[in-house]
Order: sequence, then C-alpha cells, then structure tokens
Amino acid sequence: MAFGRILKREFYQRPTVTVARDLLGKVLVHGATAGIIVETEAYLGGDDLASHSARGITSRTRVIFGPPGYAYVYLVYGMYECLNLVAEAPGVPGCVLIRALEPVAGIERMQARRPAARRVEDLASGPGKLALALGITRSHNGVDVTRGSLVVRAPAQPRRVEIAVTPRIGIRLCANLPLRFIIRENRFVSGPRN
DNA sequence: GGTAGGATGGGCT
DNA sequence: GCCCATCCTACCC
Repeated sequence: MAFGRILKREFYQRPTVTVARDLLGKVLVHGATAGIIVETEAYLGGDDLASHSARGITSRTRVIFGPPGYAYVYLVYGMYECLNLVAEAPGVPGCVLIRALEPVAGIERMQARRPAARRVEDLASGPGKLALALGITRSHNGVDVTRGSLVVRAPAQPRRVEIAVTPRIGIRLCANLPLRFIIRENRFVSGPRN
C-alpha cells in the first residue's frame, strides 16, 4: 500500500498545536496496517497541568522532553496504551495524542485485534482502540517515527481538511482548553463532533 | 438511544 | 493509597 512521503523531523519540530492540527489527514502506518488520523489532542508544556510533562522529567516522561518525531507510549488505566508523537524543539516538552483513525489498510488484521468492534467505525475510534488495532504497545515508546515500521506519511491524495476544535476528552485538569482537533463531519472520531 | 460500574497496574498528587 | 489522556458490558429507556 503506497502512501505519500514520510513526514520528516522538521514537521514535528513546531508548536504542539500546529503539529496537532497538521497531523489531521495524515496516515499513521504500522507494518501492514494504516489509518488516516482524524482526531488529535495537544498536550503542552508550561501551564498545561493535564500534560504528563507538567511535573518534570521522570523515567516515564523523558521522551516528551527529547527531540521531536519520536513516539511516547504509556499505559493508562492499567490496561490500555496510548500513542503520542513528540513535538517542539529538543528540550521543550509537548506532544500530540493520536485519538482516532479512519482505517485504510490491513482492516482484517485490525478486526482480528479488536474483536469487540462491531463496525469499521469502532476499530480505532479512541486512543486505546487505535493502539490495539495497529498493534502499538509500550515497546514503541521512544521509537523514531520518521523511519522504521511505525511512521506517519502524507496521504496518497492530499486534500485540505476542515478542522473542528473542542475541549479535550477524559481529563480533569485544564478540562476547558480547546486543544482537541478533529476532521469535521468525519464519522471515525471518538466522542463529540463539535 | 443512553449511562453506570468494573477491570487493572503503573506513577506519583 | 489514590489517581488516572479508557473500554466494554449490562441494563435501562
């Protein structure tokens, strides 16, 4: 399955919100499975207390403070794993949570990994579901997403996407900040569409 | 159509 | 010990 070029490190070395918006419509590829990114959230440095980076560098958060274009994968609720892509210049915290995909390749494989999903729309409509569908685990924490088996590519047929902005989902701190970005009218997103 | 409750384990408050 | 950037099932309209 041929998509466009792999996004280079310069793509990620920009403000976190810019990266979060520009990732919409790009293609997340892991092995033979792939999906169009339709929902992201920005987790900022500084005053964003919802960010894991808010309490400084620890063994868990180290990668968020490193160079951009790397994966930050963590375990949430003891059961599910969530994929983030690191943004900003080296040393500056900031990452983008990938929250939902529109499956475009390896759909049968995803269905085998997600037996609870009754419809294609449910295969990757949430960060935990997405990680399961694509086979992303904590073993991918710290991997370079500008080369290798886990990468983000431009779409085969690039086209402008309409973006809607909402508060982030499932957090307690800073719950009102408009840092969730979705492709407008897309039926593969998780949660509210406006 | 909707939501309440439980599963489950790592990180830190 | 408490808190989660979640998901699924059961149950109720």
